[in-house]
Amino acid sequence: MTEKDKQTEEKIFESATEVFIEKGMDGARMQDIADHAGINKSLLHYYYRTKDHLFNAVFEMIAGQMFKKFAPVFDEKLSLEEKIKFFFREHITFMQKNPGLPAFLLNEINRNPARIKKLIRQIDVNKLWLTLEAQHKDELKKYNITKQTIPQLMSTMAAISVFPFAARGILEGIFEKMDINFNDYIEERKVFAADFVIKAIKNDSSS
Amino acid sequence: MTEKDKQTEEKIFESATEVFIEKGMDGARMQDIADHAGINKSLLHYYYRTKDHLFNAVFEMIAGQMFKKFAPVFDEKLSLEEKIKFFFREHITFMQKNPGLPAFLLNEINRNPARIKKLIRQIDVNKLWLTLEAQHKDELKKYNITKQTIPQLMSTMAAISVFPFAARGILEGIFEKMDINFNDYIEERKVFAADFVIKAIKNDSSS
DNA sequence: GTCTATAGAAGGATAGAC
DNA sequence: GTCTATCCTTCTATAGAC
Repeated sequence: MTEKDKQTEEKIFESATEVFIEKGMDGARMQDIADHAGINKSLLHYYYRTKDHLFNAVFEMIAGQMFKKFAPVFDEKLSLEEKIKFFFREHITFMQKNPGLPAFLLNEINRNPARIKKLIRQIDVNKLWLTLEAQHKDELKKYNITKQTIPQLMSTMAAISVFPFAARGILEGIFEKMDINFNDYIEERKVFAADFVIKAIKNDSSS
Repeated sequence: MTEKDKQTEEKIFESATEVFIEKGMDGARMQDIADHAGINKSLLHYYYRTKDHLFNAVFEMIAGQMFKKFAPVFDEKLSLEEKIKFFFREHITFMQKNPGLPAFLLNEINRNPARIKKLIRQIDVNKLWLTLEAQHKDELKKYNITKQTIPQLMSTMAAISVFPFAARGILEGIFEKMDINFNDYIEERKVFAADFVIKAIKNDSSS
């Protein structure tokens, strides 16, 4: 009984996740989700009451997964350069396995910014900076990285990592004529991205 | 008569552009567009037959505008470094004036990749590379930029430029607690981005 | 060209039987 | 917990008057 409940609820959640990622909140149909889960439409409402409830559950799960991937950067006992390499390798590999997430998140966030801000408020940004500073005091000084330059640097790293997946359609269109395979490009990017950022910050110290 | 036609058709197109950017194809309602244009819903169908036609017209215009901003990079008689500075300054300034475009485009492209691929096929990517090579042969060699590394480099530049606008909701959420203003961050980024890329490619030559 | 009225279909949500 | 049947609203699209 409770076992079967769990199965159905999970099946609904998984189906909803797939459909919402593919079609977005506005484009997704409750019928699609029910069909995908192989159950009746009414059951969706039985478990999640409204489409909005169901969507929110899915959205929070996905946003959480995405942000969790940033956490190790503040934990791992690695040098700053190693952390940059670690970040790109892990984050890009994660998106490789979930290529629909970036575009889904960016779109839904834009459609309803309040939703993500609620989640972000739970993060203690200041504490993260203090952690980073404590762990890498010398390196940060060496590379001329300060609390003031962190936003530009971090958003640049996120951009380099996330953008190819968000703009996949454009890139594939361009790569078509150059005989470049998107997957090869992504594989290459794990190393390229880290090298690029490290070269940029290294050079900063000599300026 | 023909004057009034033009006025109405233009008013519809402009209203559709605004509404589609804000709500997306799936979220936009023909009624919203009609209200926004101060006309009757039937007129939308009179001029554009279906919602799909209207959307396509808007989409192609916006995609065209966005890509046009890349063109000067291949025309202007500037050094490679100056071109990089020029690109970021111009592209970011354009998005500053049209902050909704990046998210709109990325989303709709993802929702229907075929739409953008049709437009991209009209671009002669190979010719662009030859132009660049002819104009900057020495600099490309000096910076170790080849036809093979161009995709990673160009997509990185696009990423750095576009991502902040596509992820605006997230960034604003984070910046909230750091007392950073999004507009200040963007203004700063015009220079930061160019410096960052130039430092990265400069350092490459010494490796 | 522009409007009113309405067709026709689709979608979210609920009632009620089992 | 799960299904069928159905309500009610919303939305695109068209017919037809002016």
